[in-house]
Formats: sequence, structure tokens, C-alpha cells
Amino acid sequence: MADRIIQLKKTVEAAPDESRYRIKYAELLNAAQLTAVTHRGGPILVIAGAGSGKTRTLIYRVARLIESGVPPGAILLLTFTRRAAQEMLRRVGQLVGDRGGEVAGGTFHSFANTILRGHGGPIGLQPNFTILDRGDMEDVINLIRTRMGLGSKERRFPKKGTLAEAISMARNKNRALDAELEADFAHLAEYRAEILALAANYDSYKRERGLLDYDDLLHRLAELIKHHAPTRQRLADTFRYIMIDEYQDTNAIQAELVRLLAATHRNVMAVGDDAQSIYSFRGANFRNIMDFPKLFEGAKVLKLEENYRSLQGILDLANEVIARAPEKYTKALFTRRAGDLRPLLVRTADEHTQSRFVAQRILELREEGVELGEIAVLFRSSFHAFDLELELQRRDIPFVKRGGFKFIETAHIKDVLAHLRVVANPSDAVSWLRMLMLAKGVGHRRAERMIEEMAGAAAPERALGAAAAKAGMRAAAAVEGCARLAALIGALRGEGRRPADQLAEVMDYYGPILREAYPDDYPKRERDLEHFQNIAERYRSLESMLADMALEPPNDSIGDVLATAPEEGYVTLSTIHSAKGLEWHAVFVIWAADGRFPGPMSVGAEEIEEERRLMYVASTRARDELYLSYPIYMFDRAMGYVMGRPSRFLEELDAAVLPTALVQEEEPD
DNA sequence: CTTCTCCCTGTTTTT
DNA sequence: CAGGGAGAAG
Repeated sequence: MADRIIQLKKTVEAAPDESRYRIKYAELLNAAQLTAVTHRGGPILVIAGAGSGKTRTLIYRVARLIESGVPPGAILLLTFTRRAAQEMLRRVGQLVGDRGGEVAGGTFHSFANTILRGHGGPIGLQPNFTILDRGDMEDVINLIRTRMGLGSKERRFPKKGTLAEAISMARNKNRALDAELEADFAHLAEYRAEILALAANYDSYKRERGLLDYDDLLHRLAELIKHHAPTRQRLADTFRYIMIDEYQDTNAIQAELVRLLAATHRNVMAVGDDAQSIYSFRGANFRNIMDFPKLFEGAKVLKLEENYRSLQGILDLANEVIARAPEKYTKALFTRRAGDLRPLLVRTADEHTQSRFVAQRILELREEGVELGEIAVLFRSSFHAFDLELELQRRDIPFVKRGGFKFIETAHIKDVLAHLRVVANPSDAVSWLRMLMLAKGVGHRRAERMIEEMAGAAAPERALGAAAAKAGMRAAAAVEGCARLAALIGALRGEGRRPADQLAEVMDYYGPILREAYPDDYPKRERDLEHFQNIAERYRSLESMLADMALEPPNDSIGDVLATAPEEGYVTLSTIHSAKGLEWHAVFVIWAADGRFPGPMSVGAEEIEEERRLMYVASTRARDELYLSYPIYMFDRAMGYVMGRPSRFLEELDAAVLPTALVQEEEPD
């Protein structure tokens, strides 16, 4: 017997009543963008090609949610740098007014930091925990390695950097260290047992002393959400809409956090571009973004392919570069921008000629009316720009350099910070160690014994003198030095002090030590410290200053010239990694030479593919003009001067896509 | 145990 | 080319 058929009527979703909204979304966005922006709830993945209005889409989505009545505080915008978050929230503010400022935004790490300081109690965290940066992490590992007697044998135990890398990589990929060693550090197989023991000791060392490294921030937050139902509930109730930018550069633990945060409401939008995944050294995998629909079953997937940034010539090059990747999931970029300017592959005699070419072209651009702020020079590695920096300085071209060297990681800044960190967290043994070793007559052995003696003391500085005596310190000068240190720490611990004043006080103590330790270049270091003093003026609490220094250290080093000519803007010198998400009228990519880009460290096929994506990112930063240059003579440590060849990603390209040019000295008259 | 000196290595990218 | 590590002297 046949069932009777009941016909369900097709339900037509009522078109949203656009008159409710002040912003004319349909006029400001293309169809794909509009779909993403007006997406109300549930998981959605937006694959956004370079320059396709990714940021714009995120900003308008936030505005749309707010206009739809979602409280700004219920929106969480996770970005790759806090700079990116601030910029986006500023633009949201322009659209919807002050309420935009209530949107929660930042990096995964800064978000974790905030939550853990406020609600970390249930998993045994004090709010004053110290964040270890990579250098601190290596210091601790080194300490433990020495303690375990692993360094001093005839067998060469791996160095702290390698150990830190393996331990951190395992945690970023959210897998057991054992498995990570087997997969990616096969050459360390013979030390497997010792490394596992060391990692366990490293972990307990941190837990006992209120120390969290970068990976801990993410893992402890995941732990908190998983094991503490009230917090889980509160977070889910608070952050009801989650958006993640640059999703292609998230790693396993970050994906896990996204899953946990969005588990109840599933209102999560991820935005990214697999072709721009350039952070595998941090455990990111470009395949993660394709797995998003697995993480959130039934996720809507959307592509933005129209490019609004670059001339077609630049897109042709970028498309060609990425088309040669063996594995790719997406799209060909296209634009409607008119103009037939092509990128240019520029050959120069040597590195210095390259620098002179770049400097000269920058000056010409300025003559043509291009602002310096609309010009960038990009490179694979920070040191590639050294020669250019000198040339720009010589010609009084103001610039800022982003990426690479961070002044926060220099020894003198870390020394000064150590004094402040023990004030914030007296059980921070890493900082005690660093600080005590600066004192006369104290090496790592005595410092460690003193730290043990002081452990648990309510006011460690008062126990300092006795601890020094117990550690066998006799010399009058050394005893006096410890007394001064104790007095300093005692004074710093006073209530309600301004960080800047505390820092000034540390400087009184540290100044002479600095001069003695670096007799040849202490003036430069003193200038760094003055700069640091200026930064400290911005903070009202020591804790927030220390957290910021670890989570987003001041990254720009401003060329000396800038001070004299800030009003005309400045050229940006940046690593490609730090140029992510940015764009300029004219972009130079220097050292586009095989052996530099890709660099000598890229050997495996996976690494080469990442370098390829890096080239893709670099070239898509340009709107109108793109110059890729390389020197014909380049110095190689092993082989002396060798003939430079263009980067393999550019070499096979048709001259129609990438015309070439040779830089020549002007003929003498 | 600390400090000084010499030698050697090894050199991306970043939260 | 500099910073770290190892080895020797104080």
C-alpha cells in the first residue's frame, strides 16, 4: 500500500529587511562578501584570496552583528597580531561608533592570557604568573639540562634551542612529545628517553613557580575549558560569536581551542587562504583550513576570488607562482582594475648595487608623488636588509624596519626586565637566576642555591642576605652587592608604584653593571634602555606591562633618520612574515635569489612549498608596482663568490609574465 | 665556584 | 661576526 504523499511547501527565507540597517551592505560589498557578512549564525569558512577584501568582510560582519542587536561584548575576534585586531576594531568603530570598542579582540595568546589571569584559579593558576618567551624557555631548559647532567658527557646532547623547538612543536601540534620526536626529530632518537625526562622536569619546574610559556597559555586555557564546567559555560555565554582571521596559520592546539570555545553555540566564522600559509615552523599546517568543515560539521564554505588590490600583471605573476604548487585547493585571482604595468625581475651586479637600485627607485617614486609610506621593501630574512639599511641611512631616506631583531630580546633589556619580573612574581626563578648572576661573585651555582634558600619566603629580599651567606659568599664586595640588590627589590615592592618609576630605580642599580659588562658598546645599550623607559611611561600596572612585553613586544625598530622627518612618512622594511595582511603601492622584494629565497634551510619538498607560498604572499602585497631583484654575484660562506640565480619560483616564468631588467652603472661622460 | 679567554659554530620566519 | 661553550686559572 502506497503511503499518501504529503507535500511540504518550499520555505522561502524572508529576505532580511535591509531598512533596519544604517549601513548599506549590498552597495558596499560584492555578492560573496555580502553572503559572508550577512551570515547570521552557525559555522562558516571563508576562503579569501589575497586582496579579496578579507579584512573588509570581517569588519562589516562585526558591524552587521552589532546592528542586528548582538552586544559588541559578545563578539570575539581572534587575529594573528594584536596590531591587526586593533586596526580592525578601529575600523569597526568608524562604522558603528564607540560600541565597536567593546568587541573582544586579540591574538589567541593574549586572549588566553586575559582569561587565565582572571579565571585560572580552578586549574591552580595564580593571577600573577609570569610568561616565558622563547629565550626564557631556553634558559629554563638549559638549567634543567645542566642539573640533569646531560650536557657534560662525551655524547653531545642536543642544544637548548633544538630541545625547545621539539618540545614546543609537539605542543603546537597537540601531540605527544614522543610522537613528535619520532616524526620530525628522528636524528635525536638516541636521546629520546632523556628528552622525555627533561620535558617532564621542564613542565613541573614551570608549574611550581608560576611560569607559563607561550604554549602553556593555549594548553592551560584548553585545560580550563575542558575541565571546569562553570568557566566553560561562562565563556560560551559571553562570547557568542567567534571570528578567526588568518585561519590557515592556526595550529592544532588553536583549532582545538576554537572547537572548545564554539562547542555550544557553533557561531564561528573562520577566514583565511591556504595559499598564504607560512607558519609551519610554528606548527601550522595549511591543510588545517580545509579541515574546518570536519571540525564543524555542516559548515558553509565560501570563496572570495575577486581581487581589489593589485593590477592584473601582479596577479598573473602570483597565479603563476602558486599554480606550480603540487597541492592547492583554490582559485585564480582576478581584478577589474585597469592598467597594464607588469612586475619586473631586476638583476644587479652585487648586493650593494641592489641596495643602490632600490634606494634610487624609492627616490624616483617620491619624485613621482608616491608617499614613502606607500613603499615597502620585503625580504626572506631580516639580515638580508642590512646593506640596504645603511644605504637608506646614507641617503637620508626615513624607514622603519619590522620583524626580525627584537630589542626586547637583547641581554640588557632582559636583565632589566628580570628585576621587575621578580617583583610581580617572587617565585619566578628564571628571573631570580638571571638577576642574581649579574651580582659580583655570584655564578649559576650560588644563584641556584640562594634561590632554593629563599623559596617560599614571604619577602624574598629579606632572606637574600642569609641565603648568600649560606651559599658560601664571603667577599665583602659581593656581600655588599647582594645587600644593595635586596634593598632595591624591597623598594620596588612598595604598593602603587608606577612601572616607569620602578624601571628608573632599576636603572640606577643596573647602570654601572651595564657599563662594566659592555665596555665597548654600552652607549648604544643605554639608548635602548631610554627607549624602554619611554615605553614604560605608557603603563599604569607592572603586570600589564610585563604581559605586553612577552605577548607583543615592540617590534619596530625605527631608523635614526625617522626622528628628523616623520611628517613625510617612511619606507617600510619588513620580513615577509611581518608583512602579512598589509599592502603598498610599490613593493620591492630583494634577494629573490635561490639560496636566499628559498633559503639554505629549506630542503624538503614541504619546506620548498612553504617558501613558494611565501613568494606568493610577498608579491601580492603590491598594488601597482612590484620589483623582484637579485644580485648576480653573491657571497656564499662555503664557496666564496658564486653566480646568483633568480629564485626558482621565478626562474621558469615566461617573460610576458615577468619581464627582466639589468641594472647598469651610468657611463662616465 | 667564578671568571676569563679562546675557539668554534652556525645563521629564517614569530606568539 | 657574535654569542655561546669549553677549558684553565684565580
